[in-house]
Order: sequence, then structure tokens, then C-alpha cells
Amino acid sequence: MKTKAENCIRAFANLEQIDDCKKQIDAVENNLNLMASALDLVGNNVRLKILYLLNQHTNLCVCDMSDILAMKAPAISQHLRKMKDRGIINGIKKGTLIHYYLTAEFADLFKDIFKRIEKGEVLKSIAI
Amino acid sequence: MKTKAENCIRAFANLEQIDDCKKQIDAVENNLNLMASALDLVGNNVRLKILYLLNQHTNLCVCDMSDILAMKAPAISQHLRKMKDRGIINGIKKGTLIHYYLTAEFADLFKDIFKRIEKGEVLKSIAI
DNA sequence: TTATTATTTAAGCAAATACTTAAATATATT
DNA sequence: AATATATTTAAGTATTTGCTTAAATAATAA
Repeated sequence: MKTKAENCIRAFANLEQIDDCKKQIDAVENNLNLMASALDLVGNNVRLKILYLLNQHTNLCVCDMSDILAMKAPAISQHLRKMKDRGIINGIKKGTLIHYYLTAEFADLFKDIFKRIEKGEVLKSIAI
Repeated sequence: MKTKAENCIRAFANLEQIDDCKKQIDAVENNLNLMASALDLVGNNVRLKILYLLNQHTNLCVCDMSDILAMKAPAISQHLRKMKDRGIINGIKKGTLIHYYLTAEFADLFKDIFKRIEKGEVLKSIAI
């Protein structure tokens, strides 16, 4: 059944297109939410730097990263927990240290992004 | 010159690695910030849905999207402005309507992401 | 002109975010 | 056992975010 337009009250509104769009979103809504959530997780200065480092080093601990990024350990730890909870990184205990590493699935999903970062192929036009 | 470690005070800390990491980040810091900023912009439920729609339709106006996503027009408008300010979308006036569309640069950067959304190839492991 | 529709802007607010400091926990060393 | 180091957790706070409503602006139609 076709749902009525609530906001587009102009006579020539393309109600069929609006309806099609609703269906298109519906069909992949869960994927869209998952992807948005993943992009949001990675779309943070500190977290992206951590991930960039972990993509090249597999034996970094919290205090290493704390030194590298010039931030307090709890701040780093909280970012790491957030990423670990979401399954994009993992850690193994080495004595009192914990070495963090990227999960294979995430490393694969973001290998192009990392390449672009190295080549400077980010959006030229984007203004922060 | 080698900078001293502030947080890693353990005897066997790998100061050279820490220093290398600092240099690696330094070398691409601007790219990292740009990319994080772009990912953050797109990493929002509503904005990603808008972009997904604009990737398939080039003649949607604010009130269309307002209907499709069941949100008030100002909310949509504010998201659009944010994306327009950052140069990933643009709009052309058609009478009282404004048709929004993706910039070519953004459409190219995110075509893989859109494909993944359609195929359901998002991170399987990620938990929202 | 007046009325209508679409859009933007502004102001206000609740929720989320990212840091801080201080305290708790875990492991290793003396 | 006592100390030291690394990490996490908890609590507090300032900033940011995304929505809401109401008002302003723009363009068209009657």
C-alpha cells in the first residue's frame, strides 16, 4: 500500500518516487545503520590514529600509544575499550602490558582507507 | 632528536619504535584528520541514508527526504547544510524546491561503501 | 497584493562524547 | 609481604550534537 506524503503537499510531488525511496531504505536499513555506526566509530581523530598505528604495528600497548599520541593513558584506554567492544580490535596480555591488534575483518574492510591516507587521497574538497 | 617517553617508564620499553610511530603519525597527520572528519560526517544514520538516496536519485528535495525518512524538514535541512558546507553534496534551485546531489568526488570515494551496504558486506562482528 | 509552499535560520534543550583526576585492579619485581 | 608499573574503572565536567519549535526568507500562484 502507498503511504501518504506528510510534508510534500505540492500538487506535483512524485509520490511514487517517494514511496520507492522508502522501500529502498527499508530494504537495507539495517545495513545502513551498521555501516553508519562503523564509520562513526572510526571517524574520530584519536581512534583513527590508533587504528592506523595498529595496522602497522602489532605489539603496541596502552602506554606506548599514550606516549605516541601525547595523551593520558585513561583516554587511550577508553578509546580502545570502545573499539574492542565493537569487535574491530582485540588485545592479548603480555605480563602487565596488553598488546592490541586489528581484527582480520576490520583490517580487510579498511585497507583501502589506510592506503588513501598514506597517498593523501582523502576528499580534497572537504573542509574541517 | 629522540623524544623521551613520558608514560612508558618500564625498562624494556621500545623507545625507537615509539619514536618511529610518532614520525609515522606526523607524516600523515593532516590526512588522518581529514579522513577522520570525513568518516565522522558520513557516520551518522540520517546523513548516510540521505547520501544513499542521493546516490540513486538526483532530483530529491528537502521535503521529499523529510517524507521518506519521516523527519521534520529543519532536521533534514540542517544535515544537508552540514554536508554542503563540507563539499560532499550540492543543491540546485528548481523554483521553491532545491534538488540535492552528490559531488563527483564524494560519489567516487564512497561507491565501494554503497556497494557494501547493498550487499550487506558491513562488519559482521560489529555490535551497535 | 495576498496566500501558499518550500526552505532556512535561530534559539533552546536533552543526550552523547571525550576528556580529566582519582581510585581500583592486575601482574611482576624486590 | 611490600613496591612498582600498566591498565581499567568510575565520577565529574565541558563541549558537541541532533533534534524541536517558532520565526524568517524565497519563490510561486491566485
